[in-house]
Amino acid sequence: MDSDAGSSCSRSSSPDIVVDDSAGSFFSNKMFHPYLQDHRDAGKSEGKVKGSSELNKEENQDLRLKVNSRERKRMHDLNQAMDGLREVMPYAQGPSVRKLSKISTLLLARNYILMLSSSLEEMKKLVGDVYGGSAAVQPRAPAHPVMASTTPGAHLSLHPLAPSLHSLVGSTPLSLQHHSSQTATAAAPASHSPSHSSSFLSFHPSVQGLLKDSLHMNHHSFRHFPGMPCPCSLCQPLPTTTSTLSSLALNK
DNA sequence: TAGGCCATCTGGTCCT
DNA sequence: AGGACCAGATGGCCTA
Repeated sequence: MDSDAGSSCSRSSSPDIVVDDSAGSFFSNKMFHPYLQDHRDAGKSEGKVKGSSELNKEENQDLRLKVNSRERKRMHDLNQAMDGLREVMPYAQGPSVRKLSKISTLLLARNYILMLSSSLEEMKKLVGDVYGGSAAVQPRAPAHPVMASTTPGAHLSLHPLAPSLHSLVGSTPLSLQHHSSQTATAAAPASHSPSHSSSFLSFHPSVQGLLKDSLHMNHHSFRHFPGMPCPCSLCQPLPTTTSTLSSLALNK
């Protein structure tokens, strides 16, 4: 029912409401106690006068309940979509990990999309360079470090945006984690222009502050420290083929 | 205990 | 008219 109910979130802030238009199920919830109290009080103040106004009141109450129910359903659908988005985002998901807030999910998704788009563009360029030049055709490499992480054992170089995105995310999917022998700072900057990453992370200052607060609150997640190796998937290096292609492209 | 996050209620607005 | 969408208000839960 609640979007939290089926998740691994340790917290369930939503009261267990049965979404049902029948009055009984609604009134069983504590959220309606004030509402009911108000209506009871209103009834008292009116005394025993009953008539069309009373009927209108009941009609309005039914209408209000219906509207509330619809609104609740709408918000539940919205939360389901939000959960769906969280599922595909590169952050730690597990029983011991607090789930991303809504605002964090949206901001992270935006940056994730931008990063993937950039990776795609870069791959297109590289592939174009390879097929246009004399370089030997290498096996296709995953376009993104997250995908690269699914090919353990590959010799990898770090995606330049990984640290930046990681700093926003604060964590990554457990299912994607594996260790890299390289440091986070070792391979990052070489093959990419700085303007690249800065454009991705060019949040409005207020949003940056928001990200600091909301995305770095996860104490169970990986954190980036200068010069320290990071096991997260976003820091997973790109395959050799990609870095090789990248260096080839830059040397032209 | 304060602050963050969330679910829900509610009234307003817009659209069909 | 009815439904969808939105934003403000309110109160609960959780964490630092």
